[in-house]
Amino acid sequence: MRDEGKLPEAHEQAARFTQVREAHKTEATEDYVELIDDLIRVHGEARLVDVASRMGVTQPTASKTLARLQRDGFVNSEPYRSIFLTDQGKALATESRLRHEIVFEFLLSIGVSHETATRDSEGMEHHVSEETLKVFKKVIRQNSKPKP
Amino acid sequence: MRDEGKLPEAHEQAARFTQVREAHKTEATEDYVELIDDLIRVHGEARLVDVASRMGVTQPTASKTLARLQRDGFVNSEPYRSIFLTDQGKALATESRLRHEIVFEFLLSIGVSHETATRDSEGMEHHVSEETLKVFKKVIRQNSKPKP
DNA sequence: GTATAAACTAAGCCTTGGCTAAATTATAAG
DNA sequence: CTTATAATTTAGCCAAGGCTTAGTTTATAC
Ligand SMILES: [Mn+2]
Ligand SMILES: [Mn+2]
Ligand SMILES: [Mn+2]
Ligand SMILES: [Mn+2]
Repeated sequence: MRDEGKLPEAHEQAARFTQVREAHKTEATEDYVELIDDLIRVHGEARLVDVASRMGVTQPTASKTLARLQRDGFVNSEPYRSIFLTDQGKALATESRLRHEIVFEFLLSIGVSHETATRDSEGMEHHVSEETLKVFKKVIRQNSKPKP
Repeated sequence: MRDEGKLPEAHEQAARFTQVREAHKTEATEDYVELIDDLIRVHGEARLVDVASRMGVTQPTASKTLARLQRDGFVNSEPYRSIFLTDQGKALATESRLRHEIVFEFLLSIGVSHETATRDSEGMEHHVSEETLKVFKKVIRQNSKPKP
């Protein structure tokens, strides 16, 4: 017995969990810059009160997170003023939104409801590699063409 | 201009982020019980040293996490002895493995490479709702049948 | 223009989940 | 049976990301 071979190599398995942990580290940053970018587009500015309410956290929590983002060079703001994205922040926002949209559209295209696609894509987006993203794009194309 | 309507309702958006945060809370638990179950199947027992090396963390980190899992009723173990799953832990392991396998098989079935499917599914699995899972299963079935 | 309300910051607390270094226990070798 | 090695625990540190409560600043209303 002792079906060895069922388990992957330890260091490979470890590498995968490490990669997931890495993704989680950048997750808050991606969600925040994406939201800030949206707020600026639609409202002309991003206020803490809106960031907090849309992220589903209290204002002090949003404030502290934004301090981290500022420390790491993604946003800029002066006390009691609204929040701006740095170039680095804008770049990440653009990249994140694109990836998020692809995951969302992909879920729709395979038959997931709008509501569920909206919900699931918010978490999935951070764990989809470039390779998988490419496949997603292909599937979106294929599922939208066939309408003769 | 001012394309209002572009932003979802604040409370709905907040609910989505809250849901992702909820998923992250159970993520460690799911990955640990699934791994422990695998180790018991293949090696006959689950030792801390193996859990740690396969999770990609140090032994003290694994030890502390397992103490939490024990506190929450998912595992049992006596000092310096190997780790056992409670009924609750076994149930969660089974459920988690099933979901993980579906996500993995789904990625394969749409054309993602074995290596990438292995990596991406480790993170994605925790953010896939029941509805999406159902769609995944359907796609797996459809993509495996057509071979006449 | 001043009073009230809203937005924001400050301070302090908590849990999770990482780490290292040192002590303890169990196992293996000789 | 004793000793060396391996496994595990303990203690203590840290950062992220949550929270509440209280103070400060800005904006609004009158
Ligand atoms: Mn997200
Ligand atoms: Mn995640
Ligand atoms: Mn899993
Ligand atoms: Mn996982």
